[in-house]
Amino acid sequence: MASIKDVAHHAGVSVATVSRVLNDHPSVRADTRDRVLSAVAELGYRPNAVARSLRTDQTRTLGLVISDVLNPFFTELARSVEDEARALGYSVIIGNADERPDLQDHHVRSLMDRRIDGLLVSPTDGGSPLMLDAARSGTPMVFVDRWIGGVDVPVVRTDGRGAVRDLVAHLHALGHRRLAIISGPAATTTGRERVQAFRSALAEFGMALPADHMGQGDFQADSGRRVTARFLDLPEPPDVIFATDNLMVLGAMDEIRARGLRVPDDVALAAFDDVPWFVHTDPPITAIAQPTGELGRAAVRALIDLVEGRTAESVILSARLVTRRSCGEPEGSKP
Amino acid sequence: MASIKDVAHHAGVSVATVSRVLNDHPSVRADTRDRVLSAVAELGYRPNAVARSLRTDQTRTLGLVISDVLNPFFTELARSVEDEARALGYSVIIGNADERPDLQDHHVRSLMDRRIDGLLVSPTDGGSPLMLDAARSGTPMVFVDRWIGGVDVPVVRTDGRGAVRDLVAHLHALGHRRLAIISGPAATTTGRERVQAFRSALAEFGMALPADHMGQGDFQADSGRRVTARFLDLPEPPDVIFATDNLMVLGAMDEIRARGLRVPDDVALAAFDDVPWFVHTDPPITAIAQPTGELGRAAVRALIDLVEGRTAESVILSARLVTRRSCGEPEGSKP
DNA sequence: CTGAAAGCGCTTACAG
DNA sequence: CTGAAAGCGCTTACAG
Repeated sequence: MASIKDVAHHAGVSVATVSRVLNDHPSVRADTRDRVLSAVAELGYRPNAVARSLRTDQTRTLGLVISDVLNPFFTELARSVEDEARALGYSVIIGNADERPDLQDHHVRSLMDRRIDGLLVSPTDGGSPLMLDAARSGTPMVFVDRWIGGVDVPVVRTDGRGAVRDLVAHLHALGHRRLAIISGPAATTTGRERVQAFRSALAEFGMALPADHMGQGDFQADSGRRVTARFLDLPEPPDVIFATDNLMVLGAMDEIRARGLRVPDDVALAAFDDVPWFVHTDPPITAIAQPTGELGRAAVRALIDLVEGRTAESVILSARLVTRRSCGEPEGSKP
Repeated sequence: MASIKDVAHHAGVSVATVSRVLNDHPSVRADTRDRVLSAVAELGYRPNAVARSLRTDQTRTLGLVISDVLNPFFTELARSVEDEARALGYSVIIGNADERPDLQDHHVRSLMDRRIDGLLVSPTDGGSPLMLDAARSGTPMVFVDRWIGGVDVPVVRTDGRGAVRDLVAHLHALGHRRLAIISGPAATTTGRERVQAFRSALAEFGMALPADHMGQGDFQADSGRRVTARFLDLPEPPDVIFATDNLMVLGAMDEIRARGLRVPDDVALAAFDDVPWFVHTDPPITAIAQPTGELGRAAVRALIDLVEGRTAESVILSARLVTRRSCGEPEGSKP
């Protein structure tokens, strides 16, 4: 692979001049510039980004550590992050933590070893020592979707409270009174917040959330199924199961089907996070939709502000309820 | 951030010795080694991977360029690629081409600028000059899923012919005679091969594939919907629509629903690629399942063989038919 | 067993 | 406007 030296030699100039041309430095004579450019073209020269990074101490790369790539919410988030980053001249390296704190640490470490310019993370847990260190080390960092308290890191997330309240109102209006929830890990903010929002909304409508109507999931399909089985084994099973992510609702549906029960006649179903195929399930699933694309883009903008020495503010967007037929509503209000 | 010099100073040794300890070089006295290690711990030192890469000319990083991250098939592929690479001591940087040749080129270029050790690609098109150059430049490269002819690059892919034949047999047995197909881009191997396999199987069962029963899609949901609309507008619409990927079948379903028609009573539906939620659609969708995880792992192993100077063979795995109810089969054969 | 030195491919102050 | 030189943080052949 041709190096800058080869180009310099080929064009009859010094490597400094080649570098200047490559970096659009103004003080290069037009004909020198042309000579360098044709040498570049002729040799098919491409600057070595590794060497450049070592010298300039910037990689123009962002790290993104997400909890689970297979979760369509995070896939979409990753996609919007990459799009916005690219538009702003950055690349992104994605690390998939698979909801495992140890893997998350692995990725954070590996990304920092590569000297990424900034780190976007949606933490799997409450914050490992490594993550906390990273947050305090001065590496530009932004939390997206989920966050960790006690560190000075901007957070870009969705406030689902309004939408959860709308969901509860919708369920109440349909006559449901025994509502159950499958929560995410208590170590995550989204795991806790969604339950809190649900509980407050229930209270507002004069309903309670007894302990046996709360099931601890881990944001993966299997846990949705397990918790649902427990709910359905209750002497008085709930009217509605609200799964707090799009994977657990799948597990819930599996269990309901396996027992030969029907949605919504036997149990109604709703989910946090909306995904394209919720329209195609039987029945279509009522869900709370996050502005995922905007979440990713806002997070990237905040992170790049930090990277480039500006200040960054936290951003809170709102979710909205998309009613379909899984809670018993008559056909009509399409998304 | 502490550098190797700081560690050397702290431990009272030369940077060469620190480097040796870090790289497990045998000829370091145990006590020297201990001293270095405690300096490393004390300073929280982490080697700069950028500097190391520049020096050793290897990044221990693989590039993966896929056609569409939002397509669950590719998401799963990316995940298995990352898992296997990590197990073998490599990181991976994913580039999402979004089915756009220009974006694909952008990622290939960017990845090569970063001097990744090897490139895994599932080409969006027939091969841009850049892609061809890359393939010939000596950068270790492996095609996965889709491939480009005329270059000496191992291919790790699925042969779907047997499964497509099984699908056609299944459809024929159910009494379907007018079968239609929504193909992918003709510039991709999977776009062409799936149609060929379908046509051969039809011939075997004495059925034809008239031009108006072939629709050109682009592997995205919208195109599935558009082609399905055309099929349904035919004076004699097909009995079955076979969408050659999991996104286009979604579009097909949308169009069928929008017209108030029912699957499989009015039109049957089948797809290439199986995804978890096909079990939950109404009705569950009959699909051809690829061994996606194994595909990704085999591709990584082949690529790393090349990277580490060994030879690599192409690998061909087989797909299998998973029958569900979307083609009219009575309940029974679950996946 | 350990150190001094060269060098990977760049960028950039400093001269001229 | 251009070049010579230093230096980013490492690794590694070469001495000793």
